[in-house]
Amino acid sequence: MAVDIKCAQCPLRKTKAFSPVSAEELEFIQSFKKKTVRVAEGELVISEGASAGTLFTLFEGFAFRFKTLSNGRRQILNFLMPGDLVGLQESLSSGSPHGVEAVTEVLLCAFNHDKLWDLYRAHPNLGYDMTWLAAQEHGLIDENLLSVGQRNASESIAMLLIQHYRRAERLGLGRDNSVPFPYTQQHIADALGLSLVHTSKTLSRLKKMGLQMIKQGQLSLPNPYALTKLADYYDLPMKVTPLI
Amino acid sequence: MAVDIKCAQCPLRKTKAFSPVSAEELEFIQSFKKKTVRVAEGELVISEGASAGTLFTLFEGFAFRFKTLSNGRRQILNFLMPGDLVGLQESLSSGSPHGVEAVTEVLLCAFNHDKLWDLYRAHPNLGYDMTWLAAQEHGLIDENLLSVGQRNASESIAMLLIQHYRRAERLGLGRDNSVPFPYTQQHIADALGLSLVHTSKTLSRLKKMGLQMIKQGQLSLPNPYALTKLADYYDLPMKVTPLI
DNA sequence: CGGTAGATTGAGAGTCCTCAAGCTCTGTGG
DNA sequence: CCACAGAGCTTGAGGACTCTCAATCTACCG
Repeated sequence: MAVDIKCAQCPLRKTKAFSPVSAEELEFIQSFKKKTVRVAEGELVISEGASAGTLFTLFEGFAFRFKTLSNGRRQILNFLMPGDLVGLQESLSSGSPHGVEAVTEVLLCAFNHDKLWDLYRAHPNLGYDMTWLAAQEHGLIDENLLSVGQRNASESIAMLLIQHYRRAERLGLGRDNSVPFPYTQQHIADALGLSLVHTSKTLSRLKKMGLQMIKQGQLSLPNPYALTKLADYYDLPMKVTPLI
Repeated sequence: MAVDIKCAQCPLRKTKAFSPVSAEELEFIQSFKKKTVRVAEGELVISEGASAGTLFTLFEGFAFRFKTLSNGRRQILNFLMPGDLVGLQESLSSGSPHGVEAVTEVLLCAFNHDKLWDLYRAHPNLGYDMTWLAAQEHGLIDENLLSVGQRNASESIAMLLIQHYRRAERLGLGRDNSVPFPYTQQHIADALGLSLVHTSKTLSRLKKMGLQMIKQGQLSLPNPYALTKLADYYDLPMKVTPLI
């Protein structure tokens, strides 16, 4: 269990994927942190409509945000990876407009909602970072909306795979030209507004074309260039991100 | 021209739609404001890929954020109304990941990018508000993504109309059970990932069903209850929002 | 060795798309 | 004052992408 790790020894911070913080800020973050929470694979971190908002940072594992319609159809809004803030919207408004579900077993740092205010007051930098993180997720959803609205099945799946690969690799999760890929085809379908059947068929077409390989929960992209061309996706290299 | 209006006399603030600020905060906001910018109908406020980010608040008129694929297909990410922050993402990252276009003639309050930092440092409340506003737009896009991914044409158009009506009414723009609706069918189509033709056919079906009336740039919803049922949309009443 | 979650494959149906022609309304200029 | 042009909307027809239904297959687990 990594439950008792202190923020000063946080392994996430050591990955160089995140921007450095001062000693005082680190100390504040430690005091801001209430506890570590474990959520089992497939369980809810936050349920839709939950009233009391808790703010988390995803520490380990994979999760996603989603919304459900009353006919049961579910839209995955975006996938969450270590370092991502969870529950910011709930903390600000009242009532959670969306749910969060763990894909794998997940560890989260839960924060003292009461001290959120202190964060802005005592550490403007961290307040700024908070906005930064919100804007970053914002950008991810924009990209998803573009996919779902304007790309066809192959294109949007290509996009999803590239984006996942980039984000996971940035966190240092890459091994032998592959990254962990814990999602089922149903997850992909729900994220892109496709049916499971069509997702399956499209994935195997991409596989035959030599554009993707998913095996034993690992994703590799044998021809990233062709994939980016298919998805019509050209983004800048990823920058360091704040971590709270 | 409303160009010279002082923040203290800001007519937007008088609408009761926004949360009150202290005298010092108001003073800061005034000093934060660089100038008023006018953008003509159909012109760009921010172009895709623009490098230098300017932060605005939309003061008057209607606009939208969008992304374009190289094949020319365009996705409208969300519509912007008075009080909305424009360009936050650009201000934080470098390079604009999306464009912003004016639907009607538009007036914006342009801010001193240099003082953004001061805002967080000197006025934590406003920093908090900044995050709040980012999270609020976030919620809007979530809802759009749900529409585009999981709702069919009638449902997502219903959703769009309800949402527009609610937002416009909240700003005090309602008259005789109708609100301004400056969008063309092409805008609706681009926002929902539909073709113009299908949008037209679906809109006239909704009209025949007595669910919507758009005439001379005004939208009225004769049967809001049926429309919310169609869209499967049940939201809480809108709360006061920060205004910067 | 069943039982279950996830993936695959085939077939038919439906929503939505593209192409194309025509309509309405508004503003402009001869 | 009226014809013309352009933007936006409407309508019809055929086709494509994606969906639902359904059966089968594989892998993993108790």
